[in-house]
Amino acid sequence: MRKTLKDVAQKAGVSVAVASRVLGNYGYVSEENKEKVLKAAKQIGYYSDILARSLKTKKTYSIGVIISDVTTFFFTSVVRGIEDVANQSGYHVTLCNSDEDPQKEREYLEELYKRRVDGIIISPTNKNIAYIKKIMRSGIPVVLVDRKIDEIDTTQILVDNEWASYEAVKHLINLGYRRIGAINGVKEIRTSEERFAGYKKALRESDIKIDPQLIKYGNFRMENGKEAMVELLKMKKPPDAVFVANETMTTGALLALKENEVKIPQEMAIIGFDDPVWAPLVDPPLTTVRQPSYSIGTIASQVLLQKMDTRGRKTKHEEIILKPKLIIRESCGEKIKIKNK
Amino acid sequence: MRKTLKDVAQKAGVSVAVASRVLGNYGYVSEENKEKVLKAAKQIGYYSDILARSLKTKKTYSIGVIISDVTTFFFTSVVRGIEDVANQSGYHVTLCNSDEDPQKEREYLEELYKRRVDGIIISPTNKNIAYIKKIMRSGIPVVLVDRKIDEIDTTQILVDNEWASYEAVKHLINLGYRRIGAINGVKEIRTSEERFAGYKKALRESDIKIDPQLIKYGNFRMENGKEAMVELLKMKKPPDAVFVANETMTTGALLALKENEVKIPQEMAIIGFDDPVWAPLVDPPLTTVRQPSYSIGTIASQVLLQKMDTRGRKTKHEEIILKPKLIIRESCGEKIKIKNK
DNA sequence: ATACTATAATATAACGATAACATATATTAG
DNA sequence: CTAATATATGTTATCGTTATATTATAGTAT
Repeated sequence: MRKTLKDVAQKAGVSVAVASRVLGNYGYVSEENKEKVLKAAKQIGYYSDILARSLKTKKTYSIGVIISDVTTFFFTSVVRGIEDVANQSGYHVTLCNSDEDPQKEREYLEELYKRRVDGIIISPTNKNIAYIKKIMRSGIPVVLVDRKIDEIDTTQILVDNEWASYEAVKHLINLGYRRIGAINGVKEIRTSEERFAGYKKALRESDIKIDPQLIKYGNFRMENGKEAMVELLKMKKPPDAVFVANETMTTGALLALKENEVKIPQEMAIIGFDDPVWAPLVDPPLTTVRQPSYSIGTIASQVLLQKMDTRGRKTKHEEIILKPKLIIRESCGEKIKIKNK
Repeated sequence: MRKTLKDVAQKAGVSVAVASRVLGNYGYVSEENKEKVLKAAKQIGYYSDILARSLKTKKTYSIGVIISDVTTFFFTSVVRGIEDVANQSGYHVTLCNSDEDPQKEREYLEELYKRRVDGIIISPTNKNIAYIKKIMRSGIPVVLVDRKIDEIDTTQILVDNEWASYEAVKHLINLGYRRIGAINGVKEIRTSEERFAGYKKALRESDIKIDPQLIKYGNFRMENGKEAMVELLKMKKPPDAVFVANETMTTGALLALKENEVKIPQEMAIIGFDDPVWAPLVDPPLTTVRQPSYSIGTIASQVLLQKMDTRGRKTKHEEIILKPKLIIRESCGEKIKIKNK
């Protein structure tokens, strides 16, 4: 059923080698045979078998991308950036969702290795460092995005999380808020740590005591953000503002506020990380930290393409740090309010 | 660098056949050799090369999925359903975004064919019907989702679009609205036609004249929904309610209403298709048609898995039609309003 | 005329796995 | 005791390509 090069060669009356050269566009072939082969290929509906080709050439023209979850605006956007650049250079993207699960991440890494991808872009948990290094040693270039890992010697496309959350919390402080809560992501993940560090720095700088009761940890999921917010609301003296460390948890937190009919920002101000399309549409429009997600993707792709070109050469630890931007809308109030201690 | 079966066999002191049998878990092998091979494989860090295996076995354990755009809630959810089921059976999903572009769709179909996927799930434009049929004839099973194509003899997982939009528009009529606009998707696509048909049916049934001026066509994109809404607002006598045929265009329409400070639902009621997480959060909470998107994915996957098992057998045209559900919130008003003609 | 290069085509050996076939021993049945 | 069967292993062809080596011819330089 499926046609092979042999069929094409037979039909064109030449050897497979000639057919291969024509279709692969290399080596010496006469004009006459070129035409014959092209015509034959079209006639019988021939499409090359990438498996066979890749086996021989050791090049699959595919790259693997491992992120935690494409459902989120941030990663969708990163992936879009990666794909746009990769596709342009003829590369195909294999997408894997680790869901923050180191076990799943490990399995996907193995899968990508078995499938002989030419390179990998990963937003890693920090549990498979040794395996990532092993993959790199075997000659497959890796680029990290969003999450820094000191021990891995390769290019890492990052965002200045600490600075961004510092700015966000500072914004709340400047507006007059003092009891500022935080809903953080998974503790072990670098971005969570950095964002939390920015939060602490801003409070410390303004001589506001850090109250552990106001600090919640989630797993980046929506349900989790919701639960965390509910817990905060249940307190005898809830915070008057909250900083939420990512998009999905922000959605959950907003849902909790809605269900409990809490007025934003009068009763509770909220500032989120990531800036999804719907941020301006919610009630009230959401103030957020916008990350340059698409750029992260395009840059990661470009760097990886370059690394795949110069395969074999050793790479060193290198950080490309992008600046997020605070998008001020209305969920934190528009003017300075006087709060009593 | 990369280890092969030969290396494992050598290390274990057996033939490649024995090594292959152990790792592939088939045929006769002694307990002793089994252990030896397993140990050797682990020691040298062997991972099978899927390219070589697939070339020989003619099974890649990967399926291709072509949809218009993962960025949308509907398709993200469908894909998640497909993946969850496929992964459980050891299949890997290759995702392609056609962006409604028949050319891109064609290229991805070819790419998937070249990569020898075991099956394809596609939400098709209607421009590559002949090629899809050709792929099916070559022995690769295909399942369609979301968009019906009469000429293709395979299982199609669909949603009762006409019924759903009929219900949605009926809802508007029951609330007292009479000048009801529509922002439709790309004209040639089946779902758009069906949704538009439901709109017309509801109006006709209530003896409301269909006014072509109130009907806009988009390309499913956000910008487009926005432009369409702006055009409607510019009319001397704009509609007092609008039915929007998908999520992204609804986002755009809401953005336009926001920017023009149009009060929802007092000045303009709006009802959307698809029910993203943020629908309850916008101002006011959005009334929408919720599609069983995740189920569409899981069912499609199950059907495809089954078809791949019974490969070769001819399949016939078969439709599995799921019912969407109208989720009533507040963007259409909560009680009957009396509108003057 | 000889040597060299450019052009052209073919036959054949990989790539790394599996499957088919062949062979050998131990066990069981008749 | 022989035939049949189950168990165990090794050898080799094969999947569909590309790369290498080989051969052949024509044109150019020495």
